[in-house]
Amino acid sequence: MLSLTDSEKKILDAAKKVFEKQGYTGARMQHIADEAGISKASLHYYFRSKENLFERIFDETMSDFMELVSTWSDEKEHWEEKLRNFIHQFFDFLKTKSLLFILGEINRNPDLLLSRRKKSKPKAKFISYFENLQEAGKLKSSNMYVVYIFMHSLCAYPVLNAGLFQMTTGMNNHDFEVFMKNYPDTVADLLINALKRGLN
Amino acid sequence: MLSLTDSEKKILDAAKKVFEKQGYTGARMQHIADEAGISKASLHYYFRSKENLFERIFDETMSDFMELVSTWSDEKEHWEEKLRNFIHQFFDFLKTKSLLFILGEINRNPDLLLSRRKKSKPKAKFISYFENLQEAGKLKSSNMYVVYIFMHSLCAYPVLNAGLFQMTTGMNNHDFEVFMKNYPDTVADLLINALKRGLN
DNA sequence: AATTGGTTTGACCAAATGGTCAGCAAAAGT
DNA sequence: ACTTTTGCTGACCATTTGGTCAAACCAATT
Repeated sequence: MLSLTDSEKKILDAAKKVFEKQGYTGARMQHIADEAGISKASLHYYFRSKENLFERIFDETMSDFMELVSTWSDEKEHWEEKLRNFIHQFFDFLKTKSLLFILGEINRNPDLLLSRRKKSKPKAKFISYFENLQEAGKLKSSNMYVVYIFMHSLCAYPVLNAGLFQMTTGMNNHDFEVFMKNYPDTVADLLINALKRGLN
Repeated sequence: MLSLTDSEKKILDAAKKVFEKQGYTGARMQHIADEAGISKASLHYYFRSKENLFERIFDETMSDFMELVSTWSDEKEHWEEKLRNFIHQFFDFLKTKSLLFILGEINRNPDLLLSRRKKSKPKAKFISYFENLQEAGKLKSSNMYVVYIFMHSLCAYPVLNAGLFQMTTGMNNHDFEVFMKNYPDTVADLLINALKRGLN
């Protein structure tokens, strides 16, 4: 766990901001340097290349995500509350946009995942958690792959396209904020209901 | 309704392909020319600039999308079948990726929508259709903005991240194809059920 | 055969972009 | 005080990229 200097943090924050908004190919090193308030040469002094900078952000984000996903291991809470809590945390994490950024890049270049594939498969924990409940008779029969994809879609897409949804629905800022604030619970309610009812 | 020459069609297809995969900034004119089997100079002969080429694709895709959305006007079918049919059509349209591409670009540059905003608001038709049913007492009370966003998310995100989902769930090609084939009905079932039950 | 109009391209250009480097400034040792 | 290490930058470089253009090509028309 190597600690970062202030300059490195400042640069990484700036880089995240620019990468997330412009994508990898759209991001400009000069723009990142400006955002961090340093020269382009300094930027290269700290992170040799654009690709290197990207890798740092990629690994950092992936690591944070894995940590979030790992919460599906401990079995203390009731599954309903566990799911609701996870959705809230997942939603907060998505709002930082960094996960959506790297998922977009993986989409363009799947090798990013294949080459760095850690042993951890994010789906395994979620799906096996609910499949276990199901086999124990505590849940109606459902295709847990569907539940997994539903949850991801319902959480990620509205964050990804928040601006677009606000425009196309014509909501004003206040209404939209209220909407987004309640949204995680709305998703949780739907999924809990679907799991109780059974889903295929 | 101006007809396109073979060359123009060939170029537009190639451009869509490259734009959809690489994004606007990532797409290279040379790459598009190669994909169309012509020289870069020829590409510029037909479509003066990269931006011009993008605008053509943008407008064409938006137009197709508006046509799809307009089906919420005629009131012949029962709402359940209407919704199910729409989801199937929407899903097929999404699979061409062109809509997802332009939505992504709008996300990066909202002016794209603001400047070309046609009077037609895509949300209006969907939402007012179901709000009318609701007021007529044929549906439990629901926040139709939620339903609208749920439908979009459930349809779009799995198409956008199909490759990623296949990898992270570890499904093989065959299983995944079957899954995707059944998926639109799964979404339809969920939304119909939610609408019957009421959703907030 | 010659002319005309549209089509195609290799060669080229200017600007943008990722990256390097010698050198300066400011701490940090000694 | 001096040397050394570290942080930082302006100027510069090589390559990429969108875009241009004169010349060649090719069918249809005269």
